[in-house]
Formats: sequence, structure tokens, C-alpha cells
Amino acid sequence: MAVKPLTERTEYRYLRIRAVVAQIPVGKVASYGQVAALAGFPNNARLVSKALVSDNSTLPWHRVIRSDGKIAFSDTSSMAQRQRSRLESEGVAVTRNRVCLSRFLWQPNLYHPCDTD
DNA sequence: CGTGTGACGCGAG
DNA sequence: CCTCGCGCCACAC
Repeated sequence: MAVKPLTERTEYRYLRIRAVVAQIPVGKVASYGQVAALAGFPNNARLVSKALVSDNSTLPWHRVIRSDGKIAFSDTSSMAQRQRSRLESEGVAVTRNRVCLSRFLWQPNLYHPCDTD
């Protein structure tokens, strides 16, 4: 099975995105859009998910969630459960597949669309 | 080159 | 709380 050869540009973008994800501290979370913006790609949150899917390394992918605080996976999927356990083991409370952004969002000053509660 | 798809985001009902 | 629609962009076909 040959790995899909990414274009040089895409590979570079993925590297930048992974570099940002790697900076998310333990016990904090960031949204896809926030990671994209920090990596230099505003309005391209989907690129972040792509970068994580094609990633093999030990990246804290579980600290990346949607802008509304919800875990991106279907709440019944095994991936969502794995992400929940990883977050909870870091002290991040997950209620009904959602993280309280007001408590656990990384760099809330940069981007906080849903700061309720 | 048009179309569909998705670990997204956001506003309207 | 929910669903829909549209914008967004890379990629598979």
C-alpha cells in the first residue's frame, strides 16, 4: 500500500499545522479554526482535520475540538470515546461530548466565538 | 474541469 | 436544543 504522495505545498502546510497542535499545553484545548489561524491559514479549518488524519506521529490531536466545544467525532464512535478519555486524563472535563471553552480554551483572547458559561 | 466529500465555522430559523 | 444552507479548501474520481 503506497502512501499518497502529498504535494510539497500541502506537506508544508501540514507541518505548520502540526507544529501548532504540538504547542497546545496539557489541560487545554483549541478549535480547528484557531489552530488553522495560528498556523497561518485562516478560514481553512478543514485543513487541520486533514493534517491530523494523515498524521502518524504522537501528536496531541485530542486537544483539537470544534469551535463550539464539541468533539468532532460522532459521540458514539470509538474515536470520540478515546478523545474523551485522553482529555479527562489531562484534567479537561467533558460533558455530553463537549468541553467548557471558558475553562479549557487555549488562548481565549485570540478567538472565542462561544464564551458562554 | 465539474462534482462530491469532509475530525470545520457561522448565521438563520 | 435541533436542522439547513452557504462559505471554505484540498483531494478523489
